[in-house]
Amino acid sequence: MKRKITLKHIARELEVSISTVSKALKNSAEISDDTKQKVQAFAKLYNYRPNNLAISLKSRRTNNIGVIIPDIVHYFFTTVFRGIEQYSKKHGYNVIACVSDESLEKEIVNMEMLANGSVDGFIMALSAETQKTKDFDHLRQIKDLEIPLVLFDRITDEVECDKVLINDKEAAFTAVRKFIDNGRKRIALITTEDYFSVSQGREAGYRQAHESCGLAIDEDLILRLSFRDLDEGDINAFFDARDVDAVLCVNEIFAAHSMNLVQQKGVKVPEEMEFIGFTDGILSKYAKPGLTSMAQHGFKMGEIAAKMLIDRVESNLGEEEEPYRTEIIKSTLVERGSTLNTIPAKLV
Amino acid sequence: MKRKITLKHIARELEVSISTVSKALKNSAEISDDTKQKVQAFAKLYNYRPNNLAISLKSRRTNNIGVIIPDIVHYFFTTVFRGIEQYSKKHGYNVIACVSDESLEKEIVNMEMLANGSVDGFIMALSAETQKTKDFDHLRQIKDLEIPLVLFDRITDEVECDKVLINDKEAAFTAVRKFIDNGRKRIALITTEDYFSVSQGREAGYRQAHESCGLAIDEDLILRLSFRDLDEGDINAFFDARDVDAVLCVNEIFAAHSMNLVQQKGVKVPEEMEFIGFTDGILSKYAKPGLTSMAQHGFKMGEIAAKMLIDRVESNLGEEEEPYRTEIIKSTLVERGSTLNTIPAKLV
DNA sequence: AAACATCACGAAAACGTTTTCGTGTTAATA
DNA sequence: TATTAACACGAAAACGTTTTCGTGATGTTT
Repeated sequence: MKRKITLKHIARELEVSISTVSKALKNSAEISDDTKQKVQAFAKLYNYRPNNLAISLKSRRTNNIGVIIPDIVHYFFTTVFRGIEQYSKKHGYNVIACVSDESLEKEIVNMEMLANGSVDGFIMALSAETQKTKDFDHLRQIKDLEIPLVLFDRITDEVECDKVLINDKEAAFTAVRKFIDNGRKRIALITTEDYFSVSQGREAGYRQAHESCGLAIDEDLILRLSFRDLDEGDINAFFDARDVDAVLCVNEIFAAHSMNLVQQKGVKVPEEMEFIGFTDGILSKYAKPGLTSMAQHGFKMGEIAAKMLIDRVESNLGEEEEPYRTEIIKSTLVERGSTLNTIPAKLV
Repeated sequence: MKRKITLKHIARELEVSISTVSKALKNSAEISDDTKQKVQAFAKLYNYRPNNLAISLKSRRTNNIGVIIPDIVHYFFTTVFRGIEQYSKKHGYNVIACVSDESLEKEIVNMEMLANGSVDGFIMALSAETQKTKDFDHLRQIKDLEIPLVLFDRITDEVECDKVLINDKEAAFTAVRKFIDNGRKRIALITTEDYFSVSQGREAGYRQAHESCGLAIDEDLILRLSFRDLDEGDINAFFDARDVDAVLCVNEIFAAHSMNLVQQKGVKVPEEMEFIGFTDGILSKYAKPGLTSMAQHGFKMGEIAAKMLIDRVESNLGEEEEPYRTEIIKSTLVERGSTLNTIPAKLV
């Protein structure tokens, strides 16, 4: 890499001091118009740009945000990331993106790499392993260093910080109520292992909806799949052995996949079996039939998370600490062809 | 943010000099075992971590890579990103991710933000606007600064640098030949506006496959869609007015979408019409029927791009410049239910 | 003419490292 | 005992900024 032009070069060339150059470029009143013009012209000519590292070192602010997500291939995380990136960029911050790959260790390594001056704060969704083992020491360390932290979606109550999530419980409630309103009685839930905070919330909503209608819950209708490799056999076996007339899935992959499998067996969707997924992503849109879905509004979630973090970073300079906040984004029902009595005209 | 512990603190506390502390922590032979032990123990106790910014400023190396992609919501870019991130992390680099949103201006702004010391090099795929306007000044500026640059997928011949792409032409050729081998004669091509480098390559392959079989090309069978908003009307009108028995699409969204639309009209896939898409992503996997696809191996592409960049960054210190390289990743055909004579047993 | 302001600029410290070079102390050699 | 080598460490410069404070040269007021 070529050596970039610095204040020192300009100073030497123009036979003034470094301080003068620095001030002239900032239009300081201390410097005469004459000198300012000369310096600015020279700087422009040689396309001078201040070195970010030096500024950061001096100011103890990097204008970088660390984002750690379990997985970037999934639509939901991607959209959140997009929201974070856009809001951050608009406010002069760059985003350093790390993927924890659902591993606690990678989460820790990533945090440590960034926590030593590379970043002004973190936005993250916890990895599966972190949620499973409930090991939050690394988060506490970040807090001890007084580095701002925002958790989204996959959160924990054991760490105090700003948080953004959707109303998982209510969303699942809404979905199941829709099934019940449509006359369904044998409603399956396809979910993950139960240590995920979101799955817990959604399962709670599933149960509450049943209770609110006096419908008994058949525990046998709850299928827990590994998030890593969803095995077709498991799903097929589940449906073969049970009488099911509606299915709520905690993500769109489970939904699209199981919907495909039952259709392959000749089950008619939505007439004989209705489906609702979570995450109104690209799969839901292009599934056949279109998948009714609880939209998570990832983009907005990302924007809000970024706003919370940046506000925190910038207020940190100022007055006393503000209390931590938890923002809830309302999930909304997007109706498509996998449920009945929905869009009257054409089923997308 | 709390003030982190520094060499100076340790030095003061232990009544030695900063240099001694620095050397002791690096296990320098200059320092007595006694002092080393003391310093290291103290550093460990107070959890000392060197400040990345200071090191970067000194060494003129950030260990950050700037990645600029047009869009992160699309499966292909996401996978490439994943490959970049994983390889980089493994080699001690962090990734700063920027989304150009298909806009030339955002591409420029992002580059300029990062080019002033935030990053050791860039990996990017050109935005739509950049490919359209052929304005590459920002890339040349980066080259002038001698900041390494790797282009992938969406490239240009007008800038010399390392590049990674798939064999677009051959891939399309393969796909179309498969149609022809299956007895298809009216093969449509659904592509984008023609300024995309990848679409150009794929169209060339489409044409060449026809020629190689003495099949005339009906220009009327080529549909060019805007990449921004794909209008159902356009697609429906296209199929209504034409006799088509096979469709090659330059991406999986076009493929999934048009396949859904023709099926809605009662066309049987694959019997009456076969489909092949590009990007073997999640949509291809869960479409109904499963979408036969030219896999782009994004993850591998990302890994290679990262390797090329890091090699360049690290060799930059050393001897004379190596010549620029262009790596071609072979696309492979993944057969599913949207084409005939494929997987004999069960059609996924 | 003396006292004071204002102006325009420079010196230097600071941010937190790394690294080169010098130096005082001790031990080994002649 | 005088010379040298090895050892263990410190001073200081450097990376590229920002910012405080000091100061000499003018211009303005009594």
